[in-house]
Formats: sequence, structure tokens, C-alpha cells
Amino acid sequence: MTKGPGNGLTQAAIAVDLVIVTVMDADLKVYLTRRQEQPFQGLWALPGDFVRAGPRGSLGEDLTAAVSRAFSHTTQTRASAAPLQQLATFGRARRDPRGRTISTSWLAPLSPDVAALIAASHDDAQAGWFSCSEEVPWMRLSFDHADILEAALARIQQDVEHTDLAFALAPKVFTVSELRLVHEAVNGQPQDGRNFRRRFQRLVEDGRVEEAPGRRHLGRARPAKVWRKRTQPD
Amino acid sequence: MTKGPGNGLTQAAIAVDLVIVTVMDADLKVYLTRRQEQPFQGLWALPGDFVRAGPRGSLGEDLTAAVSRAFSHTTQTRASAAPLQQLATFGRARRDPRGRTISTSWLAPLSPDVAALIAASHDDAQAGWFSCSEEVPWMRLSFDHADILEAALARIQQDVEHTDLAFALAPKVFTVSELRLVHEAVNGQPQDGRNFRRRFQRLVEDGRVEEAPGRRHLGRARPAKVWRKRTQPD
DNA sequence: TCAATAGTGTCTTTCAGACAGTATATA
DNA sequence: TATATACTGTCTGAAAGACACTATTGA
Repeated sequence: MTKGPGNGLTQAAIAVDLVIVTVMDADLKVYLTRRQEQPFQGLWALPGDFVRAGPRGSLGEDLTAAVSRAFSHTTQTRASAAPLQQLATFGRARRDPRGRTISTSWLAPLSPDVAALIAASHDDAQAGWFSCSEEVPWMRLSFDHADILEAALARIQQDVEHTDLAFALAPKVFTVSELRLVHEAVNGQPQDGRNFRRRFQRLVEDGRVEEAPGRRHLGRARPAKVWRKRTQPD
Repeated sequence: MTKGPGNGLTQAAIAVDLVIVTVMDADLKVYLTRRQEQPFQGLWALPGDFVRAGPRGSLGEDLTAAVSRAFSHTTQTRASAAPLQQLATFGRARRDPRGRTISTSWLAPLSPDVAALIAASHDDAQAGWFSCSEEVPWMRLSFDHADILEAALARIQQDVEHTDLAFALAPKVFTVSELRLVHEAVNGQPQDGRNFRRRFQRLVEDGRVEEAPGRRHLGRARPAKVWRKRTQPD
């Protein structure tokens, strides 16, 4: 019992699956990739990978290291570009026809700036952003990824109201309207701009956001003040 | 690549760890067991077990099945006695000196009635209830169980305010004061009984709880109405 | 009678939702 | 000028926090 807990125990491969989301075109989008190999070859899937073994039978990498690596490989972006957050673990015995696997899913919220770079760098036939409300091919997802994605979306809707998740999905420097758009995209319904602005004011008073230099000029209307999340909330 | 995802991938044992909690003596308590074998022999640990392989190299049991089995084995109680809920997964490469393991932690909130039965049936030197605020031997916990327990307690404090968790920690049929005691034990500070009762009234009006027959007579004071959670919230 | 808990009610502040109006940019 | 968005307010009702009081039991 030195190499591993031995007999009668299931040895499984550890997978990490990424729910990479962003807000584009006023819509919550998730990044899916097409599977290049069996099983489910050609179907869409959440990007992910297996935890790797280290050199010559060492213990291998930490779970968090595998997630960061999978994220970087998928997006060609540093893992620091997204505040990776663990969601849940799926361990049905038959979830992978190849053998026993267990998958831990992680949320990777991206700002639209970063998401746009990723959109530009891949082959649209093999990877891409899918509208969660419209385009996700729920019936054509690999493994139990529909379950994973469904759970992730529920979590996102909760967190966007009660955590800093909205800031991760907004541009690093944003206007009030841009932050409101994040909320609207996530819960799929318009927010009253005036009431939202009042809630936003409280964030400012509480020191959670601060004004940034400059103004942003989006449509053909009055330029808006820009804000950023405060790193030190006092 | 038929039996399992083969080369370069870490094969790990899958552990499930239980955070069994209840409210006793106006305090949140967690059930710990003493480890009977190496590693960490003699130290306290969260109860748990490994996911088992099935007959002759089959895939083995589902994650949820392993949790139910571990719970039943630990408590000598049916898994239906607690609404088992997945918490998080811990996968540091070196979390288990025997070899690569990955552990998914589950919350098992128990009503004090069930908890009392368990307390009566074990050897106090080998297992027992520990006050989370006072008695948990944080420095003497096995593996990364201190991390797991810490995360679980934070989750409990969140959920008790926003989910049905408080009902799981209260007697199946309870008085308003007993439910208030659950909140007080979890967040460690007294609640105004009059304001709590108003919140409780809304639960009744919303059909989430209903009156139960009889009254409960606890101290040497006026008997209190008893209530139960409604199974069909309309 | 007293101590202890059960239960009802009031006052105030905070906050969310609905809605009106002014300001400043471009087309 | 028209229009779109930015920004400032008001009114109302729901709910939380602080606090006063009555009711019913056993000791």
C-alpha cells in the first residue's frame, strides 16, 4: 500500500472540464470544441483534459495545475486571464465509455476583450462560442457535458448576483451600462437602467469599484464614465 | 484506449469524504472518526471511503453510491437520513502519502434526533461529535481534512440562510425556537426571537412550512406550536 | 409569585421595483 | 432637429433590525 490504495478500489483517470463563458453580443456564450477522436468524435464538448502523470510514475500534477494547463492550451491565454473556480465533480461510473473517469468542472469567466482574441485564433469548424440560450447543441454534447453545462449555468445565474462574477465577465474597465449588460445576458431579461445604476452607486460607496480615468464613447450618444473593480476593498 | 485513457495520464483512487454535521447543545458539531490505520493512524479524520471497483474489473460504483455507502457504514443509518450534497473536490497531488488520490467532499446534515442515535452507538475514543467552534482538533486532522472542513463550514453558513439546510439540521418536527437555534448555532450569534418569528411567518405564508399536530413542551415554560417542512411547496 | 419561554406588535431604515425627467453626444 | 444613451430623481411597498409588550406554563 505504498504506491496507491490497492485492492478493491477503483483506479480512475481524473479529467478537468472547462466551462469557459463570456458575454458577447448581449448574450452569454460558452466555448465548445469539437472532439477530434473517439469517443464522441466530431461532437461538441466542453474543453478539458486529463490530469497528467509526472516523470516515471511520480504523482503527477495538482488538480489546479491541470486546469490551468487545459485552460491555457485551449485558449492560448495565460490562466491568469480568468479567475478559475471549481464547480462540481461528476463521477458516474459509465460517463466515459473508455473506462472509469471522474471529471471536475471549472468555471472560467472571460472578459469580452480576451474572448474576442480567442474567437479570432481558432478554426470555426473545430471550436467556437455558442449562445447558451440559443445555440448550444444540448443533444449533441459529448459525455455528460450537458449535465455539467446545465449545472454551471445555474451557478452562474446565482453568482452573478452575489459575487464578483459579473466583474470577471465585463471588460476590465467598464461603464455602468456594460456591467448591466452582463447581468442582462446572464439572466436573460432586461434590467431597469435607473435601478441598476442605484445598486451600482452602492458598490462605489462601499469601495468595491472606483472611477477610472477617461470616458467611453460607444454608440452615437453621450460618453459614459468608466469604472474598474477595486483590488483592495479597504 | 478501450480499457481506460492510457498513457501519460494519472490513475488515481477516488475518495469520498463526509462532513456530517448536526446541531447539539446549541452548537454546530461535526462527526470525526479516528484513523485505524496508516497513514495518520490515530489522528482524527472526516469519515470517508474509496470508490470501490465492481466484480472483476468492472467500472465500479457511481460516486453517489460510494457516498451513500460510506455514510451508511459510518452512521449505521440509511443514507436517506441525510440530504447528501456535494461540496468540493480536493486533488493536490501529495494529499495522500500512499499515492495519488482525489477526494470529493459531501455535506451530510443530520437532525438532532438521528445524531443522538449515532452518538449512542459508537466508542467515544474512536469516533464522536466535535464542536466546530471549540473542539475540532484542527492541527490534528488527517490529510487535507482541515481545508475540507473549513470550506464546508463556510458553505454551511451561506446555505443555512438561503436554502433548506436549516430544516435538515432541525428536528423533523420543530418549534420556531428550535429552528432559530439552528441558525444561532451555525453563525455563532444570537438572533432576535421576534424578528426571526416574523421571517418564519413568511415561510408559513409561502407554504414552505406547515403546522404539525400537537405541541412541544421543552423547559418549564409555555408549550410551543410545532411545525414541519412542507414536502410539496405548491 | 416568579422565572422562563411563547407569541404579538410597533417604529425605523434599507432596498428593490416602477416610473419621470434632464443632459449631452451623434446623425 | 431628432434620437440614443448617460445620468439624476421620486414614489411605493417589502423586508430587516431594534425594541415593548402580553400570554401561558412550571417551580
